[in-house]
Amino acid sequence: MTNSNDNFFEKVYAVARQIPYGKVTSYGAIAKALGTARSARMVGWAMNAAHNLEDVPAHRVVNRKGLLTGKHHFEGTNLMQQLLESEGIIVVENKIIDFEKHFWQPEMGL
DNA sequence: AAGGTGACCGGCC
DNA sequence: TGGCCGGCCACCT
Repeated sequence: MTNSNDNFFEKVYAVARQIPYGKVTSYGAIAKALGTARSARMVGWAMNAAHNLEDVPAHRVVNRKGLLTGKHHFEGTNLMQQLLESEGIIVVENKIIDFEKHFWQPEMGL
């Protein structure tokens, strides 16, 4: 982590912080909002460092299938799921129920 | 400088 | 939805 002021990471953090309570989004959606839809993987990488920041609700970010792929990187094994369920999001088998219903499209101009 | 890696995505079956 | 394959892009060693 040489510098946490990397533009790319900053942008990812900025968007992640915009995620409203009880809402979730996908890495690709964030990547697209940044203009780098192909760098969806990078978004996940950024989240890896972002999950250390309390300002970045990484638990609200899942893959396009609504699977809690990143829960493995959290402290416990069900912490991410716990947080999501606490926000009214139903999670079964590491998968978000009605993912599309809770889906939130990030916007840089917001 | 080059190569390896990854919390992905989209297409196809 | 799930599994498999290929591509893309920035980060790390």
